[in-house]
Amino acid sequence: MGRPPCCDKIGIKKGPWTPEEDIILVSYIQEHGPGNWRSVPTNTGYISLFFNIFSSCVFLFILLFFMSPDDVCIFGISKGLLRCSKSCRLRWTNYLRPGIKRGNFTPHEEGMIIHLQALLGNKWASIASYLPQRTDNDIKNYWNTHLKKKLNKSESEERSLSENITLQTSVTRNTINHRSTYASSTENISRLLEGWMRASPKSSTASFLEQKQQNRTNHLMDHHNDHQSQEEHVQGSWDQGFHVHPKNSEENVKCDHEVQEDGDGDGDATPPLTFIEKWLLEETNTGGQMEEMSPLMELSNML
DNA sequence: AACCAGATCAACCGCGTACTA
DNA sequence: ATAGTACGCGGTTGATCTGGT
Repeated sequence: MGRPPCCDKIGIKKGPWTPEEDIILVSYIQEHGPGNWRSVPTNTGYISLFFNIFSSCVFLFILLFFMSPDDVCIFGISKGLLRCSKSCRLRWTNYLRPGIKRGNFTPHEEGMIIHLQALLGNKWASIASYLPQRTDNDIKNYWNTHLKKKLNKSESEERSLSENITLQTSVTRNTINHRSTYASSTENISRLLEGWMRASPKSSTASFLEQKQQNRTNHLMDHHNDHQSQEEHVQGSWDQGFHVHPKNSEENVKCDHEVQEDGDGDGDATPPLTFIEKWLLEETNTGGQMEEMSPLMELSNML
């Protein structure tokens, strides 16, 4: 019953990874793809054997040239990675995965982290999904070592401002909680932030959101005469630019109505913008520089 | 040069959830 | 249905680096 153990706890190596272990892991993933981490420690035995032969010809020269003797242990391994699957996954996602950008967070990235942390809390994996080049671990470390201190410092200096931010964050979190199903979809919010990621925040984001709203209106008008159910109606409109899980569509309908009641209340069938959409649209319309757009951004601007 | 304290960050740990036999 | 495991996540640790004395 159940799955077999992931790995034998005895003989598992801990601590920093060696370059050789990295190469073995990368070789395995190149062949099998990421995932199925349980099989990595056992299957890499063959890779390791291959590595021992191959490295004596090529990698030996390369590694010896670039690395210190302490880092290189070419002939020492012949039984695969003595690492648990967890450690392999972590090493891959946090260090070896292609496209990872390390160090030197830009002011833009810093601003995004501050914003998203205020919106989502310490959901580092979610925050990292908006910064594809950064790992959740990196963002978490950067927050704990840099941003938290800066924010605390600013808090003592600008207490009244922080109270406003706290209030806004609280409101934001409540709103997010109401729409947790949608907000938790990183794909959806990535699309929302698409415009913001571009070089010209105002024009691109504003046009992006305006276009989306127009699409919604057009789509709703197309469907208006079809006498579809309200659930299908909202589902269809969201499908213009967003993915909503079918099983959660009912909740989204409810939340949309809640937002609508708080909005203009004109009774139009057009679904209202979400909180984040409103926030982004408001930002793009109220000023050219996003640093000037909200109390949260003002704070990040002070840093 | 030696020591110390603070900063940094890679890696580990524990927990909750998803999955499978 | 249930037990047991894999996976993913956030919090924490500890080794290493860096700057000051």
